[in-house]
Amino acid sequence: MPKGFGGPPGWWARRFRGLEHRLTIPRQSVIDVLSKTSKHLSAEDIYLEVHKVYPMIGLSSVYRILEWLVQLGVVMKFDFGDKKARYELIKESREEHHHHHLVCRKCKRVIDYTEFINDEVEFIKKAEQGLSKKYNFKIEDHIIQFRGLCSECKETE
Amino acid sequence: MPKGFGGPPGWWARRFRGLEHRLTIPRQSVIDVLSKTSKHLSAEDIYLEVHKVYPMIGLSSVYRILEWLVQLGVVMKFDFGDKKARYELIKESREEHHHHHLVCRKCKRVIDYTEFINDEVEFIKKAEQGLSKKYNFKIEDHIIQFRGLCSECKETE
DNA sequence: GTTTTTAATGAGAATAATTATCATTACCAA
DNA sequence: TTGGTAATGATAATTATTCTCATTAAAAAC
Repeated sequence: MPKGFGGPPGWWARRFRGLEHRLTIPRQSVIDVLSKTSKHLSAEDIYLEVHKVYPMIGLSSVYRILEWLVQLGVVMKFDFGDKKARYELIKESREEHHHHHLVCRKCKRVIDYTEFINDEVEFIKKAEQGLSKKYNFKIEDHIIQFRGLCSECKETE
Repeated sequence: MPKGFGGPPGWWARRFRGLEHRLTIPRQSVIDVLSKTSKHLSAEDIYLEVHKVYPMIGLSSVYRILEWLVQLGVVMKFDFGDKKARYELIKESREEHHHHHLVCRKCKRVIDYTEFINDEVEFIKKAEQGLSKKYNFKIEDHIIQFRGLCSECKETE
C-alpha cells in the first residue's frame, strides 16, 4: 500500500461492494485522487497525482481505469472545449456538492455552481420520467452546462 | 457560386448583417450544409458535404470556419464521447426544433428530443439570471444532456 | 500451500482528430 | 489600378487517447 494512501474503506467503497471487480492499488489510487479534489482533473493530472504516491503507475492504466469507472457510473467524463477530457466523481443530486458548470468559451475556465438544485431536481425528474419512457432510454445521468464569457474575458471582448 | 447552392439570403443571413465578416463561398457553403441537416455532423462530414458542391474546399478551412461560427455564437460544438466534435446551428429556445440530446454511453448514439421545453425555459431563465449575476458571467448558451443506455444497448448489458 | 487460470498492469507504438504554418488567392478600399 | 488585408488550401506538426503485448498480480482450483 503506497504511503499516504487512505486505504480501501473509503466512503466510495460501497459502490463497489458486491461487484466482481478487483479493487487493485492502481484503481484505488485513482479513485483516491478523485475523491480528494474538487478540481477538474485531466487523465494526465491524475496520472501525476497518483505517481506521487505510487510511482510505477502507467499512464495507459490511468486511462483504462478512468474508462472503467465511467462505465461503472462512478465517474463522469467532461469536455470543456480545451481538448482534454476531465473527470469527476459523481455526486448524486441529493448529495452535497452536487454541481454543474459554467464554461468560458474563450479561456475555457470552469466555474462550479451549486445553486438552483431544487428547481433543477424538479425539472430533471419530470423530464427524465417522460423521456426514458418515450424513447425507451435508461437515463443514468445528466449534464447541464452554461457556456459564455467569464468576468475577465467579458472585458477584453 | 457552386451548383446546388442556396445562395446567401438564407434565413440565417440576418445573423451576419452589420458584422464586419466576409461571407465567402466556403463560409456560406458550410453554413448551408449545417442549415439543411438535422444530423450531428463532424468536421469531416461537413467537409465531404461541402466538397460535393465546392470541390476545392480544404479540410482546414472547414475547421477554421466552424471555430469562427462557434465564436460568433451561430454554431454549437458538441462532444458525444466518440472522439470527434459535432456541430449544429443554434436554434433559440423559442424556435422550432430547439432540442437537446440523449446520449448512449455504449454505442454513442444520439437522440434529439424537443419535449419539456416550456419547463426547461422556465428553469433555465431563472438559473441564468441568478448565475450570471452572482458569478459575473455572460451566459450565451446552455447544454442539457441526458446520458445512459439506448433501447438496444439496454438489452445487451 | 502449490498450481492453474484469469484479469490487470506498464511500456511503448500506433492512431486520428485537430491545429499551426505558410505561400497563394480573393476581396475591399483608396 | 493598386495596395493592403483577410481568407483559403495544402501540408506538416501536435497531442490526447487507444492499442498491443509481454509481464505481473490476484483469485480459484486443487
